[in-house]
Amino acid sequence: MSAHDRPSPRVRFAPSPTGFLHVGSARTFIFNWLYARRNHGAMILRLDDTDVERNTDASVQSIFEGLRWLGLAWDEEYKQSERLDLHRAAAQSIFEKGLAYRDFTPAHAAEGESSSAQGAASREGAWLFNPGMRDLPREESDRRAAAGESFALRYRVPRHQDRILQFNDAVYGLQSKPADDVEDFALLRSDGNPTYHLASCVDDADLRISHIIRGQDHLTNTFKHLLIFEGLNAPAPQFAHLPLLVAPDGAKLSKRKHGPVVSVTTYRDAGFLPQAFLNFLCLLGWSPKDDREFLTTDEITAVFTLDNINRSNAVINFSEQDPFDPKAVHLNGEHIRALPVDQLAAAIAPFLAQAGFHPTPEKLAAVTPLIRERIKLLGEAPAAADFFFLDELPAYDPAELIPQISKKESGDAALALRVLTKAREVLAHTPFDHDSLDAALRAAATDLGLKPGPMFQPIRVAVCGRKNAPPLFETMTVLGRDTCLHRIAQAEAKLTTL
RNA sequence: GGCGCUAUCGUCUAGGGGUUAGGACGUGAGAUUCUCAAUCUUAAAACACGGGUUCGAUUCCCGUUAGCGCUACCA
Repeated sequence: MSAHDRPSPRVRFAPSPTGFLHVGSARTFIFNWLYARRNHGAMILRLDDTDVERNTDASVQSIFEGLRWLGLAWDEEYKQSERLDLHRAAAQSIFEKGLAYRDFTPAHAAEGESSSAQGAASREGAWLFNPGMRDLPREESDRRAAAGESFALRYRVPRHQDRILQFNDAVYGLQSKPADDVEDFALLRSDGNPTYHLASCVDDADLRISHIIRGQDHLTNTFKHLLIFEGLNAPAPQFAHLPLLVAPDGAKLSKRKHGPVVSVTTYRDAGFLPQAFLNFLCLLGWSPKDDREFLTTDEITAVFTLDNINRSNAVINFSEQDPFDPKAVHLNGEHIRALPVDQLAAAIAPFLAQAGFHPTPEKLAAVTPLIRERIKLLGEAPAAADFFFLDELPAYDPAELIPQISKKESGDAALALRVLTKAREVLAHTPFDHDSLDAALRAAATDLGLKPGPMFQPIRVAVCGRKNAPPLFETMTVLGRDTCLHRIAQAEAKLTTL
């Protein structure tokens, strides 16, 4: 098959701006983007903003903010609300073909009455349509419309028993359903505005979307969409439905129920790298089928196919204690370690700034390699590196300075003091580079009859203010002699008052 | 209620008529090490249930159950 037989695909991401950018939406966007890139097609962003009641500007901003952070560009952009004329014209055309009818039943009034009123004659399928309205003669319909009576426009779903609707979903396979099981859904609301189904299909047809890749919650709706495309005389695109992302309780993610963890910006603000977040999201419902899990965006693009997508919902694992899926955090740690130091430094800088630290580029470049293996989220950087930037160490328990000599034997304050005093003497004239410090301090330990461990612990606590920190010699090198000597002297003072 | 989709370790997944059912995260143990981390080794941990088909089903078919989705003049 030549390139001419296969026009390049056009895919779209069509969020409705009724909230922030949701992780599930982000994944849908990513899968569309991957498909477009993989197949050299076009990625289209369309804001499906037909629900005037619920749309907000803040939401539009949040969506753009989230997508910008992901760093995946799109090629074309549209706003559904600017295409209303097209939708209404399409509705008119479907109506003229006799494929739709006016339903004058007042909105929200149709609720309970049909079931009891119709009796046995209507089968139990009264929900399918409103028989009185579906069969209303055209003249009467026109007269009532002309008189200003408001109506919704409904699709006249074919009712011959043998009419089967079907399509081949790229993920779920052949889907088919008797048209008889599809209700006469609305195309136009009584205020004249298009419904989601109409607007979406009209735009998909007009924008010549070739592949609709979207959440599985639309799988059943697709039968309606097939009917609309048919009414539009447009070929139906290829469909690919994605398994849903759900919360640990199995329910679909909602802000009200699950809080800010469903928003993309929460991940950004906690210090996820966009490529790590993307890596994680792709692994939910898709797999490269080999045992790789750490993948760059390019690597994913290279092997991404629709038929490697699963059919069952994926749980995104989080809790109050652990707001992020442990696997997402782990992958982020891997991506952090994979990043060149200068890029990591640049990524960390804003998080340090937020904590009030504004190191020089040189110092930042020196500190970054010391913490890169110790953080899994960029947001952990300030806490991991504070002592590099603080003039005065935060208060710590002087007891921390007392070294553990062996598993069961603990030293005392006198020992700690001897260590620190010795260290201060040695450090006063040792060159501040890794190897010199290493040699000098180990020799000092031998002098005191100590193993390296018990020797280094008091120094580490004195210099960093805590027991757990990056390797000692590198740390001291970055801190410099003056700071180290000063902090050791302070520690000695703490010990004498103990 | 109707219609539809789904079902492998706690979670994400690979696999597929005959396998020690593989990997990853997390958890436990160990190694390494100046602490922590990183790294390496290792352990525990799964085919929802019931019927078929078959010499043989976790795998194919049917049913049950469970979960989810749709069933709006929301998207």
